[in-house]
Amino acid sequence: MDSLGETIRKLREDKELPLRTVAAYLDIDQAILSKIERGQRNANREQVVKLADFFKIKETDLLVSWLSDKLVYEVADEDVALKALQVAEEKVIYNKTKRK
Amino acid sequence: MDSLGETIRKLREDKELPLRTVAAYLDIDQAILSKIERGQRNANREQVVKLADFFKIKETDLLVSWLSDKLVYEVADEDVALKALQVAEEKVIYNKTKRK
DNA sequence: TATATTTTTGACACGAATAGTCAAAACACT
DNA sequence: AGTGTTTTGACTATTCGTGTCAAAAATATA
Repeated sequence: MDSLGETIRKLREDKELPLRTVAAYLDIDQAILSKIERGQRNANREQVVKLADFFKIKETDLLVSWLSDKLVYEVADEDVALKALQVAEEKVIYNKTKRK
Repeated sequence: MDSLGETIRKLREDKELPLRTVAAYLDIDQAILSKIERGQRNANREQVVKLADFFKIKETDLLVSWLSDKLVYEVADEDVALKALQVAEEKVIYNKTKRK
């Protein structure tokens, strides 16, 4: 249930690595990584993939964490948030069968 | 299960109104409304509210349609789309109880 | 306490995406 | 052919995502 930021911060602290090291691997400034870990900035897809690679964890797990964060952000402060998510699910399922 | 665009196009055609009329109410160019109806452009929240008002339908219904469209768009071509939506639901529910 | 290291913050730059206007082309109907 | 409607695409303005940089704050260490 953790956000992407919380997840990667834990991973990094477990290994006692400074932001600098991971940021270098992602080829971004450590300031950005700091913000990503605290949920102030969004990572992009490429960075998520690199993070999974760096920490040797399943890429899809991290992608789910990242995507769901974005979705939550998108529906935030909408009363109809839950309903919209449920309808979106139906639409995705529908599209999957329908796709030519 | 209709998209927002399909919904409002049907409503407009039922009343046999030209794009011009509805676009004027929304205070946008009819070209944009044409694109919104065909899913080439996204409406913004304010426009959705106005559309519900114009067609005298429940605002929340149209908001759900609009938001879920945006969500579907956001997860499109991700293998983990469904999983992410489900996790997002859990997070929204979790946040709701947790919110101070 | 002093110093070194790490993290956080905020101002700034820049390119890409978004949101709109406008006019011409395409379409539909008599 | 003529009228009204819709679609298309070129163009512009504004917003937003993505990043740098340097200073401030926090943390660790001597």
